[in-house]
Amino acid sequence: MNGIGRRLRPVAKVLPEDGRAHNRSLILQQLFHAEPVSRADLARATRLTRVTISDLVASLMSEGLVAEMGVRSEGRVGKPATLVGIRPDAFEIVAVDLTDDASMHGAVLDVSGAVVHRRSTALGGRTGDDAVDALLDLCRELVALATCPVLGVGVGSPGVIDSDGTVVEAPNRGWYDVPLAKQLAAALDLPVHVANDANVAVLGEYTYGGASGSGLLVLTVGQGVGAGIVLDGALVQGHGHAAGEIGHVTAVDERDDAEGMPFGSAELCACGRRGCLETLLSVPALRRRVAGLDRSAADAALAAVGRRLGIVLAPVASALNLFEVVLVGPPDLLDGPLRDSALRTIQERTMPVIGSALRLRMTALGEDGALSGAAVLVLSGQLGVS
Amino acid sequence: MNGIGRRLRPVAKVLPEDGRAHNRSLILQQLFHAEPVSRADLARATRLTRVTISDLVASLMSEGLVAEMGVRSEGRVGKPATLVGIRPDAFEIVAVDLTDDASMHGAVLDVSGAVVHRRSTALGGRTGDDAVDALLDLCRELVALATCPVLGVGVGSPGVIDSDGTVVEAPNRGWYDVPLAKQLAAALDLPVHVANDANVAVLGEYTYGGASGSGLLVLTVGQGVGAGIVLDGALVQGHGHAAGEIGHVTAVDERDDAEGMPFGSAELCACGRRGCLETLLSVPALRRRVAGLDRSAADAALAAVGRRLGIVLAPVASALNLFEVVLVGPPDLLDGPLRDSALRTIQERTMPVIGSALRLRMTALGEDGALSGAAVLVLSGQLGVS
DNA sequence: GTATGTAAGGAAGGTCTACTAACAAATGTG
DNA sequence: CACATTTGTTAGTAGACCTTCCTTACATAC
Repeated sequence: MNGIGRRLRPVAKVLPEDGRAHNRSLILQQLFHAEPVSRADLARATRLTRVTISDLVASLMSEGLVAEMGVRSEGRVGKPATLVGIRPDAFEIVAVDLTDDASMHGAVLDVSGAVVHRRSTALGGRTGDDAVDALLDLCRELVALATCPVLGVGVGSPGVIDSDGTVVEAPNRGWYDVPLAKQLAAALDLPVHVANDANVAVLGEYTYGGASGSGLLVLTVGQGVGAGIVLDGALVQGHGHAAGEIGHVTAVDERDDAEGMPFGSAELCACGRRGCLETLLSVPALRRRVAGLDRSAADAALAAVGRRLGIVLAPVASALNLFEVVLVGPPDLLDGPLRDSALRTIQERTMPVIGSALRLRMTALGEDGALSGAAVLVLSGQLGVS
Repeated sequence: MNGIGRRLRPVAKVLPEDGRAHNRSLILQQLFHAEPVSRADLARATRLTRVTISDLVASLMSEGLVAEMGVRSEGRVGKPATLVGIRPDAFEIVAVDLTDDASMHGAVLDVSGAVVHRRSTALGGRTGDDAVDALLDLCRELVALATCPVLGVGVGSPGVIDSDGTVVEAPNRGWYDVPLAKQLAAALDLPVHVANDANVAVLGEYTYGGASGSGLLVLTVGQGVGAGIVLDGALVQGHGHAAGEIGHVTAVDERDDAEGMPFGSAELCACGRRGCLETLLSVPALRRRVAGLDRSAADAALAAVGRRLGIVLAPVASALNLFEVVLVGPPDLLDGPLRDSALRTIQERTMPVIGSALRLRMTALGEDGALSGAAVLVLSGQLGVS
């Protein structure tokens, strides 16, 4: 059992320098999650020797990423440890969230993932190249705001996006086969990482949301519904980079209509089909559904949607043995009868090993989840840290 | 983009020798799938230099795994290439399939994955330690039959099995927290790999079934129903090593009963709940359902089960952007109206990017799929080949 | 037949990576 | 105060892959 990620079919050669890069990431990973730590601690944690750790730390220090941060105060026997950590002013990260159809939300984040500056731009109906230009302007503005070197730019966008950051299709922005990461990187002269907004959300949750292990699904509920999945420590890409596109699974059958379900009917969806999950669970759909209802009627309507969600998620939770499902969206709609009902439904419809272990909670990251996730995209891409 | 499997959080150190082991696997992988190949071809394929390839091939030859297999005949300019390949008599593999409740099926397979010898043992109701002893005897018998060195022993067993080959729980065998791989390895003095039978099946399909890419789900239909999933080149383990346990997802609601569906009712399942997929789709359930029906009625019944299967699989196919779903089980039941209906249902219930690209077919491996998969377990564990 | 170009494979030497062994520095403990 | 303990460094070693150069063996053009 070596340290190289176990793949069924090894894909590319590994040079000693790749190993070193990996070990470097290992150190950064430690420092990223547990700040004040000595070289000897790192050696114990990584099982590399102290000599190798010193060497790697020295190169990280010469790059300006890491610095010595004083001496350990606790009185223990032996020579006192000199602590090292990631420099708080080593870099900043520019992150942009394109989930919203009306405007683009950007931010500058510091090393710890906290938002330092915010800027937004109204999209004003711009699509295609115009939207790219607007995004580029926003990025330039944010880069200019940074007071430390910018590690990179992370973008979360709706649509199908491949691993190179090319937007295969994002109908709402009018992007088809747009090499967005490449274009932005060339224009900004910075590393740029682009990924699907739901995938970005799951990255943020995985890194900053206190997710304790693998088997995490994040469901983002906004204009549409999307999902991102982390399994066995890796983001699920899918065969056509479309993993997580769960908004257009049928969740209401024609038949359900006749049963007097509390749904109007299997509603027509923007995608042209009927009864998609998105016709129930998107924020506009939910608002429409509860509009004008009194509290208990609204709760019942939300619980009914939760049940439909649970029915859709139960097979996924079973097949993947998920540990945790996290909801991102308006708490007033999601965090109540809808969530309770969804969890209950999943538990009813899966075997106990799956369902009873499963947790279903709201995101711990609030509004900035997408921005944090876009930052993780950069951290993970540039430093191998998450 | 280095060759080390991209994980979000790097886990263990990588030494130069780990890189070499990885590159060694890379060569074996090439030889495994495209037999007669020159060192120069390997260099081009792996992007390692010819020097390094020669060095690695030399050590593989000294281990007896690889041998020179003559000279390339096709007339091309330049010095003729000396071909190298995996020695057909380099090793054999012992594989055991424990899916069947009545008896254990074992085999000796050669390098190419073909069955050379077969042996079975009736289980005769033995469980717990007795079942382990019977398995051990079968393994000993098979090892004795091998005429080449035995690379290792692979076992596919029902139940929840962790990555060390410890059976967490396998109720049908009476195994709870049995370190099966460890016990067998100690008794046989050979490398032993144990995994869930559905996971073994997906490995077999991935390697020998002509699966062209990632995003593969194999559904095994026998006494029970299970699934194994390969995503992005890796087997999905799940948070509690229970990924693929899809047999006990609810597939029939109480309500469906009242609708005059062609199902008796949400039947009671062995797991104590009602309406599990297994109560529809297991071989006994299917046989019971079609017993005594004429052709068109039987077809309708099978199509109805297929529809229910499609409803369960649609969310999974969407969430994971699956490329292919493969059915393992009796073709007379599965490969007809059931399969057609399931595929149609999935396509109806997912967006076109997902559904229209998805393929749903029967396994290409027939009866020996599980044995081939157990062999892949050994190949992948010992040589990094699949 | 001879010269030329191309490709395969091997040998020599260099760089990089991480290891082991040994040591100096700084502290707590008996 | 002597000694054990822990930290971090220095020096030397083994391994892994690279670049460069060489020989061998063939096809093709003249």
